[in-house]
Amino acid sequence: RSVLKTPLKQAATSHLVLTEIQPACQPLTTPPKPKEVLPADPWTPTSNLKMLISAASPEIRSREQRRELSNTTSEVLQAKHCLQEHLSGDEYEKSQPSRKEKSLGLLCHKFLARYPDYPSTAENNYICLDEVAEELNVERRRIYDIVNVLESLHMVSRLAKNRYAWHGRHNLSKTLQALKKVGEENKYTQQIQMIKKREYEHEFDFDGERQEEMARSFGSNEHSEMSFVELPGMEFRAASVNSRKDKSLRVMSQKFVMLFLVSTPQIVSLEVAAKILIGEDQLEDLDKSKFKTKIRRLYDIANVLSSLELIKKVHVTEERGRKPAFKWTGPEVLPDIQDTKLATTSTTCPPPISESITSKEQCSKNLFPSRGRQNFTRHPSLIKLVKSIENDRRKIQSAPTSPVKISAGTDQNLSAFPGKMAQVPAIAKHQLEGQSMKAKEMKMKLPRSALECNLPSPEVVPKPEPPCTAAPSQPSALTQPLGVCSPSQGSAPPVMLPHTHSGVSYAIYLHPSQAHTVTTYSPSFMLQPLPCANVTGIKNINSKVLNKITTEEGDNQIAADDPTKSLTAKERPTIKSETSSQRCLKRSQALQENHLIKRCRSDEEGLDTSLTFFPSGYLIPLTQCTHGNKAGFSDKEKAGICSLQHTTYSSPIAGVIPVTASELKAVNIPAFHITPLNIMLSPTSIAAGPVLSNSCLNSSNTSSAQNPSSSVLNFTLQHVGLIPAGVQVSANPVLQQVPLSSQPENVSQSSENMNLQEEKVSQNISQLLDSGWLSG
DNA sequence: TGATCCCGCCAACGT
DNA sequence: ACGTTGGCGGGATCA
Repeated sequence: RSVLKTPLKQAATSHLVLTEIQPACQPLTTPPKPKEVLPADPWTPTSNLKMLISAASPEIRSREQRRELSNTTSEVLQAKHCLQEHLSGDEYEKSQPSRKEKSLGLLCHKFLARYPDYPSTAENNYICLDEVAEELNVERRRIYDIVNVLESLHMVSRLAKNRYAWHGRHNLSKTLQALKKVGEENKYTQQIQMIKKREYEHEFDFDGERQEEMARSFGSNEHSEMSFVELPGMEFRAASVNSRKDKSLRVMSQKFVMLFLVSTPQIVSLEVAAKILIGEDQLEDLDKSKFKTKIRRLYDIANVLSSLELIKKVHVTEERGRKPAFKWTGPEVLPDIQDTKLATTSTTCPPPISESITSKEQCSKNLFPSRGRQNFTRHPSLIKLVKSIENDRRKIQSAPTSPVKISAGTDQNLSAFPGKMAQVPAIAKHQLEGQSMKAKEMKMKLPRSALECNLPSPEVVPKPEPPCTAAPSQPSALTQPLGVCSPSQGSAPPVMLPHTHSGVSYAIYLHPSQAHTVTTYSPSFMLQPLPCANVTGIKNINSKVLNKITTEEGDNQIAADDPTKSLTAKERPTIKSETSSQRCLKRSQALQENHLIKRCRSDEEGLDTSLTFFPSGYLIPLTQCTHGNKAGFSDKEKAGICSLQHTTYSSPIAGVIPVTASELKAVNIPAFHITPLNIMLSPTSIAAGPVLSNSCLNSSNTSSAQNPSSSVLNFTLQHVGLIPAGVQVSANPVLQQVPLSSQPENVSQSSENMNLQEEKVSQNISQLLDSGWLSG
């Protein structure tokens, strides 16, 4: 299968959209980077120009940019001439590469010019890094920079070694929603405020250090670090791709984007961004070098985002002077939409067609991951497992046909134009919102009720509410031309539905490091967050305040740009639809299979309230887990996946986790536990969780460790906000079930179902344990 | 000069 | 052992 692996150029040419470009003259050896290739190379200036032109959108490009382009162009031409004619000594050198020409931004434009914004579903929009590097005549290293950022937006996803799949902007709106949500959860707005405040303060007294420390303390709490936010469609892949280490560009990029999405003026200065990002990573020292490095990276990211026209550079004038900053010029992010969409989609859901495989996948998706909502954090070790699984999957999938991209198509329809979409469904949305709101409120206020709801829902549960209420209504049709759901999406939507506000599902993986961090803070940290969790309201308030500040600070000037956009109202995700639960039910029914059940639960959980704070690692859309399968999957793999998912979702883990996190030290349980917590996000889900967790726990030997005490768990969870205040989960599986479970039966079922998977999971866990962290 | 940020060393990983 | 990824920061360019 792996035919793909090394994508040689040959192939490349064929697939690429562009194709034309150049004759491959050189020895392509993939890897060998042709370092300084003289201008003479392959890429024809013309082609570049073309690309550039096409790339540059009319207005968006600021004049400066235009200038650049023109310059570039001219330069290119010149270079060309030189080349063509003959290179005469030095001159050509000069002409060659002005720094600008080599800029990442320009390169990114070229890169983007190669692919359509909204690629048709399945086309082979796949990207071969080597090819691209060659064609664009740059070192591969640079391509990585671009791709990493694109990946953070889910515009591309990695398929395999050297290969990426191009999704274009189909997933963009979803991604942004998810990012916004996470950003809110992380209280980024507040963090920004704090930083700004400090700055002011600093102005007075220099004593920056002190302040920093303060900041740290503050920040530390807030800094949650989330690693990577994944979308439902592309989760795993990404996960695999990003190994633990990838905490940088990809994640940084997402965080950076989040800052824009949660800022009212939508203007973010590099300085602030850098500070926040640094804070998250390591609160410790803010040394200059680190700061500087961060800034450098941010420039890299900003260049790519600028090329995508998501942001544009501006200068904020403050008392101190001008500071470089960027303003969001991308689409507004409407939290609600997704829900609607999802709902809609879900409606559509009925298995799409396509082929067995596709349908299968979808189904599975529905079943399993369904809803996407499940979020969870992953411990590194888990990640490993996941990776291996993924890899397998990948291999399997790798086949050309790989449907992989699935999601893209679908999404696009849906998400592509959030605004529009939103409008259409608006009404429905409202309705939903209302419902969701109610639900939310209920949850918030009446945890118990929430619990009840949750519990039941997961399993059997026919919740009182109208399941898809909104969903049916509409739009889905619009969005998705294909009756069938696009694989990814189709499946996804259903999944997503459950989620609350944003509806975006995502999973967060924790980094080991993070885990530590968390641990460290835990006490204080946890506390703070808690409130937040529910906090949407609070957030809003904060945000307002922040905004003011921001404005004052000077961003304003820029702000002037377009104050218009005020997102304020939207900020809150509040919306959520319970539909999800219903869906779950449906799905579950349909599937009945064990897995499904679990998933449902998780879905339910999905409420977004989530915990914001946690340091998370990676967000993954659960939904997909499934998709990998297809024919390709071996049962084993599936099982593995399932298990993972279960783990993830399954409350058990989650339940455990929270506790762990807070008490990791004591327990010695690694991040692993924590991870689940993240997942826990939705309070609702929590209820469901416990049951599963039990199984999981049991399976895992860790149990002892985990078992901390149910009280601890509860405490943790509550604080975290995962669980509604009133609710309690027992660490102990048994116990947990009791309280929550309204449906013991279900539980049992689930557990049964789980068994197989559990085994796997347990195996995995054991492996993990073996690996060592569990030493304690 | 400060803002940008290219370049490519080299480590972490994967195979 | 070798190839792929990509963190990182020196130092060149630009404004």
